[in-house]
Amino acid sequence: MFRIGDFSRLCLVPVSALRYYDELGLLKPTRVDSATGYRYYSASQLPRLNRLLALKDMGLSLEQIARLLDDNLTPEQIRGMLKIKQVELQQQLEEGQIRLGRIEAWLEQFEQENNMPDYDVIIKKVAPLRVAEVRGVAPAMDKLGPTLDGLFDEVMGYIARQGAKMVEPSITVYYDQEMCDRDINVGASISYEASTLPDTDRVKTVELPGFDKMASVIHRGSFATLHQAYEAISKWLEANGYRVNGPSRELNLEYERGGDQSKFVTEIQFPVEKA
Amino acid sequence: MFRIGDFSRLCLVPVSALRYYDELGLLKPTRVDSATGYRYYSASQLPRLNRLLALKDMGLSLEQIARLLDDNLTPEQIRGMLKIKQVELQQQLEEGQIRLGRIEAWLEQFEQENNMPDYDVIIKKVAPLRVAEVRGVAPAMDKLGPTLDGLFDEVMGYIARQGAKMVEPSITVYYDQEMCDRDINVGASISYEASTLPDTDRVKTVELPGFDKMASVIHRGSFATLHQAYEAISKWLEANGYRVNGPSRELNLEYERGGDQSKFVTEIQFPVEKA
DNA sequence: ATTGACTCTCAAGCAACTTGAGGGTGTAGG
DNA sequence: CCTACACCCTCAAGTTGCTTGAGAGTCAAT
Repeated sequence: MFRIGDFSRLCLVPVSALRYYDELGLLKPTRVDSATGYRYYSASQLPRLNRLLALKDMGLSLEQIARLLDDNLTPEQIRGMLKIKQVELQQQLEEGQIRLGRIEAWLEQFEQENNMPDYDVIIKKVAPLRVAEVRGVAPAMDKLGPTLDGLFDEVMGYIARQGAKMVEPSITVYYDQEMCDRDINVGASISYEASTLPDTDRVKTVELPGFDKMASVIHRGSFATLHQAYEAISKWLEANGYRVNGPSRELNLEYERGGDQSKFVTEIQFPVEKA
Repeated sequence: MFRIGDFSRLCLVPVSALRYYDELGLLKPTRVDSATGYRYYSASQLPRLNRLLALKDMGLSLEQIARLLDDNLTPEQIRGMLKIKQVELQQQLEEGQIRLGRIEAWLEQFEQENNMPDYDVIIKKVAPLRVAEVRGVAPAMDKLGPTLDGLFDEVMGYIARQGAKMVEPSITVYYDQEMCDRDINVGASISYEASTLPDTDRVKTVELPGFDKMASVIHRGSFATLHQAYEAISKWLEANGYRVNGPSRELNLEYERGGDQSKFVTEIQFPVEKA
């Protein structure tokens, strides 16, 4: 019979942890002096404690361990729990790899510019969104602004005529597979609040698909410098091993036609997959 | 200006998290209505939030992020923080690999025996230990018991004559590089409580070295079945890619000469390194 | 009898939020 | 103008696997 301190030295588990395991019922002392409350452990409890530690080392929670140790589960159930844990662990490892890649890419960029990067790319999941959209083609890059203005006027007018309510933000979708600077296929989309709206020749209601992995970057200021954001996101995607797998979008989070361009906020989104 | 719910939909961060970031001072709303307490955010706060999320994705704590965002650290300091985090992450990944290996080994064993393994191997760190030791050679496996009994008698007698106090448990050290079944080099060691004890011809005070990685397994019951524990630990070490790099030990955690063998508890320890 | 090492039982703290209770706001429809 | 109803607020407590600390009792030796 060992007192808790001696047992702790024996198994190299802190006294506080032993008391905690007692409280959870994971490892009750063989005997507890009812007068003093002192816990007494015996060496024959070490196998159980070791199994506990082994399972903990595999990443199981104490609650799961309790079930493994006490409820007499069938071997099949136990195998199942471990298999699940295995998959979980593998996912965690992959995430860790991704994290590490991110940090490396950041450090690299840091070396180049010797300062914090101006743009931060994050990956998020976006839900599908029902919008009213007008498509059009801008003959050249420098006609893109006016073209879009026209398209958005059409959508906004249409939604207003239907008596529906526009929902921020307005979204530009770039449907070209490759970046080209002439004959750019774009869609001007605005989300609305209404059950169904009839399509017209020009305006269609479509569902912008959702994506599990959407790379996103925020640009603040004039559209004239938007290309910097595009450069940043492209570089990042390459460095982190992602590939674009769908049409990109621009969300006008803060925008007013003819307003102060320095106040504009635009989000650029690229649906991506791991290369 | 967005209310918290709209802003939350925009950036895909839960409302509760936004409130939490406000509380920590990580992302204060642009305006808080002093009458109602309503938080109002603007789109121009998204870059900061995105940087926050990007850093969080790299595994930094919110406290670290706060320092990165607010205290204007030199680029060098920032680089340093990320480098440290990088190393941390790499270590975590390695640990994860090890965990995964453990779980796989367990599952494999499970397939073979179709039940939970009888022995759980754990890796722990043991500190150096000052002991009094007598070395001897057992001519053959079946003489090991009596040989050790004699050696332990010598050590115990010596310690008693010196007026020192024995400290549990008694330890057998196996000094042979390879397992052989004749002429086995063993040491019978017992830790004691005293500043210094003089060496004699037979009894030496030595320091059993500490090891960062000690593979340990607990055997319960007669010494006759101890080989099963050895088999289990050997298999485990092979499956998990460890190599023995020092003399093994047996710790008699529960033992009484001539006592009920079924009550014995013995710990087997192998110092190891990753192969 | 006293010292010093040990033990006990709470309670609180860590990180990064989430959940819920209890109560005030904002606005659209009747 | 009143009433839903969705939204917002604050504050407290829960999550995991313990650790740390306060305040008090216990054990063995001197």
